[in-house]
Amino acid sequence: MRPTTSDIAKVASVSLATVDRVINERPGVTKRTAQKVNNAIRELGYVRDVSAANLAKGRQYNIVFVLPDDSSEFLKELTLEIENYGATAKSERTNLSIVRFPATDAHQLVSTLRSLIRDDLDGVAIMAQATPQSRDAISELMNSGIHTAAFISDQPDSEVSHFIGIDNVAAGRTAGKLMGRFLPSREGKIAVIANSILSYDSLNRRRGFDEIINTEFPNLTVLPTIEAHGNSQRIHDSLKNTLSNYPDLRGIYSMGSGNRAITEFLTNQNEPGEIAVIAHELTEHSRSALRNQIIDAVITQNKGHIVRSAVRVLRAESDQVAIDKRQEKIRIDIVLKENLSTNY
Amino acid sequence: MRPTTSDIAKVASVSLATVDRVINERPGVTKRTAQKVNNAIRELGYVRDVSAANLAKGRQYNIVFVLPDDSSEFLKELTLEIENYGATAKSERTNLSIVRFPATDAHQLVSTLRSLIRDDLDGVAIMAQATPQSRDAISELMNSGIHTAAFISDQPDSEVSHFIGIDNVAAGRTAGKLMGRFLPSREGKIAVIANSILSYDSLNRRRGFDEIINTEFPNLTVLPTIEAHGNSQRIHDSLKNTLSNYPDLRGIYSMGSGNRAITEFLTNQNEPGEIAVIAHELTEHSRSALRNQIIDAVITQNKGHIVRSAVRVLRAESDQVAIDKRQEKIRIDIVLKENLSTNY
DNA sequence: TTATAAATGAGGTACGTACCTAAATATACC
DNA sequence: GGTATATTTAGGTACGTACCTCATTTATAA
Repeated sequence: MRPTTSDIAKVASVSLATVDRVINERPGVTKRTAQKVNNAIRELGYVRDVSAANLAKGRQYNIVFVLPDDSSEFLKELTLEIENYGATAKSERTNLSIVRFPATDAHQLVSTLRSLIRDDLDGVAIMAQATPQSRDAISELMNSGIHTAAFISDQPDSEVSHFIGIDNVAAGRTAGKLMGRFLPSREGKIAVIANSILSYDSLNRRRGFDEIINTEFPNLTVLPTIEAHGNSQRIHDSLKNTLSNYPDLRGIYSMGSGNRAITEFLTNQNEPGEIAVIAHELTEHSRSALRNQIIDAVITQNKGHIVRSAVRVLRAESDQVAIDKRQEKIRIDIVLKENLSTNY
Repeated sequence: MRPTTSDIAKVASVSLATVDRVINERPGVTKRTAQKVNNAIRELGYVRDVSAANLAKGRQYNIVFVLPDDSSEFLKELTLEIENYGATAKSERTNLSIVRFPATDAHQLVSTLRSLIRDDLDGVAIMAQATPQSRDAISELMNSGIHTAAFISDQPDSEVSHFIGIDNVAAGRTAGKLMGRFLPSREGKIAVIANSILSYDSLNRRRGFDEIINTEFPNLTVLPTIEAHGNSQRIHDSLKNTLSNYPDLRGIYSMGSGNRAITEFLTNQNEPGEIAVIAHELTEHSRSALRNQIIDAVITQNKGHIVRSAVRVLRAESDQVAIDKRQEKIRIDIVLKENLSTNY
C-alpha cells in the first residue's frame, strides 16, 4: 500500500499536524523537525495523493484558451477539440473555456487578456502572433499569478513557461525533404504559399524548407512566397501567373491556410498529379484532398494532443508539479493518403 | 459548482442511500424511484467524481504487461517506457508490472497467462503472436473477469476487447508509398526483410506494401521476403546475394528487427545512398541510421502512447466507462531525419 | 527562575463517494 | 385487516488530505 501522511507521522514520530505543516509549508516547524519529516517522506517514498488533496481543497482548475477570431477550418476543428475535451475534463475538476479576439488587432489581444485576470483563473493558453503587445500582456498575466502557455504559435521573447506546438523550422525541413524526394526529376520550381509572410510560423517554416532544398536539392528553386491573406482569388491568380511564367513548376508548398483554393486550382488544371503538393494542417478539406491525391502529404500536429497537453501543462504548472516532458512533446506528423484514416 | 449526490437526493426528493443504490446499480429500488433519480441526474448534469469514488473504494488498478522474452532493442525501449510510466501511474492508483514469456513457445504463454489469474488483477496487455493457444489462454483470462488487450500484435480471432497498436496493412501501404515516391527512377527491385514471414504483423505489412507497389508503381518489383529469424549473418548473406543477382536493387523494406544488420551491410557498400531504405520501429539504432541517412524513413508507433493507451483502456474497461476513441487511436508515425529529434 | 514565545500534539470538520446497519414506511398477498 | 416482504430513510464510518482550534510541551530570553 502507498504510504499516507499518518505513516509518515509514525515513522518520524511526530504528530499528523506537524507532518501537515511540513508538507504544506506552513510556519511553525523547527528545521530539525522538518528534517525528520522529510527523511521519513523520502524513506517511505511518500507521494501526496493528488486527487484526495484536490478533493479536500475543493480544487477546481480554470483554464482559458485564447484564440483568434477567424473562421478557418483549422480553428473550427480546434474549437471542437477543446469543447470535446472540455466535457471529459470536467470530471477531472478542470473547466475549459474559449475566448476569442480579433486576429488582426494586437491591441485587442491585450485588452482581451487583461479582462481575463481574476483570482480563480489558473492558466491561459494563448494562440496569437507574437508582438510586443502580446509580450506585455502575457507579462501582466504572469504577474497576476496566472500561468500562461504559448499555444500553436510560439511567443519567443515573452515569459510564457511553455510552448505547446511544433518546431516550425523542423516542420519546414520535413516538408522540404518530402518535396525534394517526391519530385522524380529533382529540378524545377517550387511555389510557396503563406497567409502572411510576417508571421513567425511562416518565416520559420520557409527557413527550414529552404535550408533542405538548397543543401540537398540544388536543382530545385524555391520561388518567393505568395501571400494569400485569406483571399482565395489571390491564390488562384498568383498560381495561374506562376504557372505561365514557370512552365517547369514542379511543386507547391502550402504553409498555412489556403489549401482549398490551391486544390480547386489544381483540380481544374489539365494535368493533375504532375505537381507535388505538400501542405500544412489537417482539416476536413486537406483530408479529402489527400484522399483524392491532389495533396501528396500533409504536415500537421495532432489537435487532440495539443489541447490535452496544454491543459496538463498548465495544471501541472499551477500545482508546481513536474511534467512528463516526453508525453508533452508535440510531434510533427506526416500524413499521406495511406496513413490518413488510421491516424485521424 | 458541480452537483453532488446530495444535490440529486434533494432534487429527486429521495434519500442519499437511494441515490447511491441507483448510481451503483445495487438492488432494492423500484423502477419509479430509479426513474426519478435518473431524471435528477440528467437535469443537474451530474457526473460521478471518479477520484472521490476511487478514494472511497480504496481502488487500486493492477495491470500486467505480458511481453516476449527476447532482447531486441525495441523491447528494451518498450520496457523502459512501461517502467517510466509505472512511476507516474502509481500516483493514479495504478500498479504496472511486466511479465515475460519465452517468445518461441506458445505453450509457455498459456501457462504464463494462467499463472496471472488472481482476484485483484484488473487487466492484462498481451504482446504475443496470435496462436490457437494464445486465443484459449485469453479466453480463460476473460472468464476469470480479467480484461485483456492485444498489445502491438493483434489477436484476430480472440475475445480481447481492444487492440492497442497500429493497423499493419496500412503501415505497409504507407511504407510502399514512401518507397515508391522516394525512388526517382521508379523501376527496379525491392528487397523485403522480416523476422519471420509467419507472423501476422509481417504478413499484413507485406500485403499493404505489395498492394501499393503493384497498383501505383508497376515498374517496381518486390522480391520474396527474406526471413532473418534474428540472425544478422543471414541478413548480411542474403543481401549480398540479392545485390549480385539483381544489380537494379533500388530499395530495402525492413519490416521488423534486423535494422542493425541492414545498415551495417549498407555502410560497407561502395555507393551508399543509392538504395532507399524504409524500416519499421524506432530504436536507438534506427535513429542513428536516420541521422546518418542510411535509413530514409522509419514507420513507427509512439511507445509512450501505446503504453499509456493500454493502461487507460484497461482501466476504463474495468470501470465499465467509455473511452475517448480518438485519443486511443494509435497513429502510424512517419519519421524522417528532419522530424526525428523534435518528435522523439 | 520566571515570563514569554515558539513548537508540537490532539482532535475536530470537511471534501464526494462507497458501503453498511437499523429502523421506518410502503406494497402485495391472503 | 393483518402479515410478510420489499422499499426507503436516517445515520453512521471510511478513504487521504487540508485546514482549523486549543491545549500542552519545549525552547528562549529577560
